[in-house]
Amino acid sequence: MRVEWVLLLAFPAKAAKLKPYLKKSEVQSFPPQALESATSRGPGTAGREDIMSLPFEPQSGPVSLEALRHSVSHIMADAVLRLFPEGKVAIGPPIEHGFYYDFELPRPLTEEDLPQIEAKMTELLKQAGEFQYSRLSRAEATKRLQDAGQPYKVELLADIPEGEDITFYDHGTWSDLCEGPHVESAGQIPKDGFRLLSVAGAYWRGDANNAMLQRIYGTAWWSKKDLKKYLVYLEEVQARDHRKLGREHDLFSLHPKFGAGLVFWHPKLGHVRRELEAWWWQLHDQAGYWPVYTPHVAGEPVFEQSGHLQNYSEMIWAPMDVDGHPHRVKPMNCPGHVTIFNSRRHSYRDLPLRFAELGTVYRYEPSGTLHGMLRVRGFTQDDAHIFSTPGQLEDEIVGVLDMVHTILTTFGYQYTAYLATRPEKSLGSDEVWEHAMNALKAAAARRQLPLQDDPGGGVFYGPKIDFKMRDALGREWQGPTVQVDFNLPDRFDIKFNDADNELKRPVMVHRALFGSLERFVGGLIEHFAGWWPLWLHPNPVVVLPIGSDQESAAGDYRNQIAAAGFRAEIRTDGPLRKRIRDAELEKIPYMVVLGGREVEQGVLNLRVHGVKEQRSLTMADFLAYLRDRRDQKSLDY
RNA sequence: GCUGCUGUAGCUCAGUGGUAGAGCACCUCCUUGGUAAGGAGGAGGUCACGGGUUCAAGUCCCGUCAGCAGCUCCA
Repeated sequence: MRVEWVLLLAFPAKAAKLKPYLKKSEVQSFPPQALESATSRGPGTAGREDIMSLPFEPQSGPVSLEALRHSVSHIMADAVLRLFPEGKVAIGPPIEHGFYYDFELPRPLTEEDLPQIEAKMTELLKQAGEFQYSRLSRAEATKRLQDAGQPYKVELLADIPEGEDITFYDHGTWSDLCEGPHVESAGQIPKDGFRLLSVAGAYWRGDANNAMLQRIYGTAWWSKKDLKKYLVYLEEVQARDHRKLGREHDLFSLHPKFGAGLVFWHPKLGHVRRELEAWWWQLHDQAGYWPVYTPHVAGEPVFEQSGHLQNYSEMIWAPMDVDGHPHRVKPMNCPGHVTIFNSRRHSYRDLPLRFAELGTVYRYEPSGTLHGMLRVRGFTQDDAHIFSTPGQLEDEIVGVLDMVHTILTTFGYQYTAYLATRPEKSLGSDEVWEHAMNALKAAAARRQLPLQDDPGGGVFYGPKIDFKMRDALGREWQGPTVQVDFNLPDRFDIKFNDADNELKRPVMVHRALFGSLERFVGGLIEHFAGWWPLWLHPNPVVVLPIGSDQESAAGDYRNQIAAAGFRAEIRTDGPLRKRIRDAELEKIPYMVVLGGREVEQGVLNLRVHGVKEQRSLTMADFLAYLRDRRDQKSLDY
């Protein structure tokens, strides 16, 4: 296992120099022994170090950044109403990294309007003066807002409960019903620290039945430098957009002729997926899951029995007629798994039974929500269902937590777990909820996994733990989930014969680790941005013979690399400089250069992606190095 | 689904009512190059689709589809 690393370690890949995004103090403590490796490796993929430190929220101003952003949103509203005096204002809060304000305006805004609004804001900043706070009686406030012709504000005011303070914040000639807090004076707002970013529609009060207002998003910081840093961060986010990378690196495509929201996995991403799936099955074999395969289509009665048709009919693809009976493409794998369970009588000795399937499902997502690979209409869930006795539940959940940890840390994701408790509308007795909640909590405690609260966030059929993961850019993604289900066991009347010869109801657990392969891999594209770890990399090695004299030797080298299980491609198109450049742009980790010298000495010249210096080494050392990196699932090259 | 914007070559984009363009990619030839772009030539388009206005539509209008920014939704 120990190889001659010394030479190789002299040129760590670019990614290895990067600091992990999260500070140690912010990092999960679960399980402690795994923490060190997960954080010290970092996501292994980054671009620039300053970007990796985002999102940053410097608190260097006289008041909080939130107050600054809130104040800038007022200035913006003031500016917009000066340009559109008949406009109506709704709400304008600070949000993460910025703010927005909602308006009803006589004409639709476009992004071309933003510079003009910004110019007006700059002008207003000079005259705005103090931010004055005042408390008004309800009658005074109502009159003020009615006189101003601001019906949305009047509505907001009416919703403030009796007894609570009604406050206004004024600057210059602007007066706004608002809780604050704000900056003390406009002079505290840096005139080159804000930027308007986009316009979009937004429903009044977030309700799709209400009027659609126009929302302007902006960002604000205490200095031009911070603003710049944030804008660079936004550029990096754009550059990593999986749709853009998907085109540039030939990873996937979508085709309206086949249908919106249906993903085509191209060869390179197909390789990534196959490697992921192979590993996934390996983990599931180790954890005692059985593979199952269930039909993609089922007669409607199946989904009536499961309840999906009644509760989610608008999300299920339209029925197709088969021999006069309506059938549906499956939106879920669980009915199939339950059907397998129910196909024979089970003893308590059979339990727990763990069924796993990479099950492709179709859901009719609204057209406006489709988004590359991240929100689609056909996707493959890495689905599993565990049928256990109530007493086994806790152990089973611990098993899932371990798999979650293995998977997320392997990719360098930080994660947070949320315990979603009973919602108002829900099924099941207090006792079963209590039992399931306790099992979830106890399992988390056994793994020292801190649980954040998500009160009422459970599904109607049972409580769950959801995982949010943080990627290389510090963005949060919806991650794995483990859910206890009290509904399907009843609906399908599943039973096992217990030791006392009584028929009892098993507990059913749904869990997904990737969630959907499409979404997870789409996220990986953005997380790794082309820097796939070696074990997943579709093009890990290119062999570059310098001249045609080395071409036959190149074939030889390539075959040795391929025999070791790594894809390797020989490229002879054009001068070496061009081929090096192409390989660098494609983020190919290892460039094996062969000239007369190398062939003569039986060595190869290795250039690692992002590292200008090269080294000579033997094929045996190179392959040992590759195998080690692959087997460790290293995030660095 | 809703509001707004967009749809021109494989990609990125120019083209403001009068004969469809550029760069990259691709193909052919030349070049055999020692670590981030060697040179020349060529091919490639039903200007998303359907309808309308006009002597004339990539360009103006309407509709459909798809994409984009959000909103709502996501068992």
